[in-house]
Amino acid sequence: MATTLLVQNSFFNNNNSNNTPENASQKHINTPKTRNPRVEISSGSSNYTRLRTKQSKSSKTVIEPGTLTLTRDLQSLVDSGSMDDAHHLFDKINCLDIYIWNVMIRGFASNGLFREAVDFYRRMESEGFKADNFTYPFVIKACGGLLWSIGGEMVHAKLFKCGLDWDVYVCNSLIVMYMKVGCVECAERVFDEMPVRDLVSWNSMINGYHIVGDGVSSLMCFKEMQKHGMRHDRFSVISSLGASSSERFLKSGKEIHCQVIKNSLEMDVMVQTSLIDMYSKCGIVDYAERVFSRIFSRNVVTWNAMIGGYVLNAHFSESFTFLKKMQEDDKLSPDAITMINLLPSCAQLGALLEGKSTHGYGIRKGFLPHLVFETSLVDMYGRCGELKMAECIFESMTEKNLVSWNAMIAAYTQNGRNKKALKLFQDLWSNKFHEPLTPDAITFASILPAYAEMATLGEGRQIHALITKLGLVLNTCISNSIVYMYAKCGDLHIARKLFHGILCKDVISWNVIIMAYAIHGLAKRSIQLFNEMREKGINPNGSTFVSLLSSCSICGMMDEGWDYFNSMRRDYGIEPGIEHYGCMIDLLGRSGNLDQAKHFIEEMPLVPTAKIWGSLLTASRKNNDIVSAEFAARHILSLEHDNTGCYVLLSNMYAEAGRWEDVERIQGLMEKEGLEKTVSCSVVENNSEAHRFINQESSHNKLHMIYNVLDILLRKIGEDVYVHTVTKFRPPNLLRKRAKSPVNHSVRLAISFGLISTTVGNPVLVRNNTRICEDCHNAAKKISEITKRELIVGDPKVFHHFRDGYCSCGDYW
DNA sequence: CAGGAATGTG
Repeated sequence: MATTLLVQNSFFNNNNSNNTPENASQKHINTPKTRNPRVEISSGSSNYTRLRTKQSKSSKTVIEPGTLTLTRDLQSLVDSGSMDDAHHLFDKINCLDIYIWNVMIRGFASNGLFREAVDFYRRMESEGFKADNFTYPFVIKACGGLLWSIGGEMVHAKLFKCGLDWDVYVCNSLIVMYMKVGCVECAERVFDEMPVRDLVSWNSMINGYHIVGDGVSSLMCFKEMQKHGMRHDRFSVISSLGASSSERFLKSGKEIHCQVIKNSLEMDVMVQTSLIDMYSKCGIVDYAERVFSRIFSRNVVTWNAMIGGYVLNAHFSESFTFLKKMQEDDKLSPDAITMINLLPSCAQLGALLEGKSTHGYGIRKGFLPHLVFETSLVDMYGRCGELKMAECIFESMTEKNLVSWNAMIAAYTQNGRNKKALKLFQDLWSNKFHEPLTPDAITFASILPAYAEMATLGEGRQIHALITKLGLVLNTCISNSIVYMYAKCGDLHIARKLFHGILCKDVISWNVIIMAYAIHGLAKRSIQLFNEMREKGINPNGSTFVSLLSSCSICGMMDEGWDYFNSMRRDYGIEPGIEHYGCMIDLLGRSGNLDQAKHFIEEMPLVPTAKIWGSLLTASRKNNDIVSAEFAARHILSLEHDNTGCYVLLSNMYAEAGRWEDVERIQGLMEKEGLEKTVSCSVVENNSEAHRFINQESSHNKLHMIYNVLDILLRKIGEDVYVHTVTKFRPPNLLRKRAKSPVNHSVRLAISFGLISTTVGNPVLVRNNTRICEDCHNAAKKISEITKRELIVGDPKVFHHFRDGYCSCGDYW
């Protein structure tokens, strides 16, 4: 791995000595200065100009303390960011005054050393100096930087005492601080009560609303400002463009673009960058390109915005083209944000190699550790199926936020590692290892698929309640996942009810409900819903057809299946993907035509995956065709040599055919691979308590009664002689198999327990982690008949509804 | 005898 990462990739040139980001940003600094110095003074950009003003060389051996020279030296140290040196010099000064203290506090605050700024302020006060109107803006900024709202409020309270609560600079700092800590009302109060408001006050409000995520108020404030006769500047425009982007308000974005032109701000590179971002986020990448093409001096940020725009609008290959252009045309080196922008492209294209070279480039350039970069890497590796790498990065991260956790949880669920996902989700809650984090919509969207696969109905209800409590149920994406979860947990009724309750149904809502009926074996309803969806004017997408074709294959609806398969390209312009072909192979397998299925695999334009061969394997098993099964298994194992299910299925087939030497051979192979057969487990709930059973269960507290019930049931359905007929021909070394006879399979135990612990009239719901075996399927049918109870048994793929001696699956699964 | 607040790409 390490070697792959360190391989120089053609995407990144880092030969040119002149293309460092440092040089790039200096180029950018020079631009505003040369253009019009006077305008720049009134509209700011002090950060940069300050850096380049008076570079009088400071010598630390200053002779006369307390003189003007000393103060100047201190200032230039502070301005160049050398706070350590400044601190040393400060300690040497004998006659301190408020001015010198202010220089130090400003130095800390503007260099991001907020803690130190506050400490210095405290020290100053304790030494008897009184803070003045210059001190407070720095201190308030430091409180904001620390997100320390209590400190900010304390300072605010002091201002009234010393009568500085009206100072424009002080109030502006308060607005920024309150917005930063998220206290919009406090910021609004300060703004409303200011006797005099200047441009900065308005701009701070506009930007403040934007950073708290209230783009609407930000844009309203921008308009309000003009009504008050206040002329906007580049700061106002940049912030309100940001607000337009985050709200995806193309119209207001365009209006601001007009203002930009009217006020001759269109040559400002920051404004141009904001415009690119706005147009990209509003989905008009051509406009963004047009703005981009007119920029004379582009910097890394501009390029990043453009590359990010391409990625956002799914122009993945353009994003890489622009990476090259950026390096060749403008001799600029990509920075960490370029990488972060590119990683989703790698993920979407499944371009693992590019992903790895992006990672490698980040390592070589020293961009790591970097919270966002690492999180994007976790996401990329997760999506590319490189779970180990994702895990490795996540675990090594020194700092993690909710987004990082979400990315790792999603990586697990996307790669079918549901147990790990659930474990991580639990760790997120228990704040043993980190600051408490409250899951958000993305967390739930990521974890719900794992709940769908693993949870009991009761656990499903719990997570649903939690989502409701956090006020996230109105989120369509989450509602969709909840509907699917209930269906997968066995409660189709609730799933349907919740589906109808979704206010803004999107195409995914429909896909989910169609799939819900599919897994419960109700294809007619699936098709009905598909028609209903079209009547409502919702355009189906590829996933809709996965749901629909699954439904047809689960229920064995041959003709309908082929009709939909042919129609998707012809009527909807949707090219069948690998999943669609998979459904069709299931369908062919069901009809028993294995040759046709094999032919179909050979003919299809996509490279068959292990899953495709898995469909053929299942079909071979159902049709008792060992030769086809071996053929499919060879393909599966060449792609996934650790596919436990494949070994087990083949071994079972050999066992049924009495080919014991082959059974042993497979067992040997599994041992060599270090694989163990999945322990079958059946879960049934009673009083919201999950009761888990394994084959030959021996630890349940009502074990005796359950076995008695099972005995009675088996006698009634005439299976009590079964044990001897099956096992008597087995060779001695496989006699231990005897214990594994289906009579004591977990499903039967769960059903028995379910029957005695639930009210008559309610169905018995059992969830299985493996497919139900044929013997148990037969037994369940008979049990449903003699007990007159509905039994619902879910396996990883479908739900069997046993009623009156029949199963909804039509005996094919 | 100086000094202060707000901005673009993740």
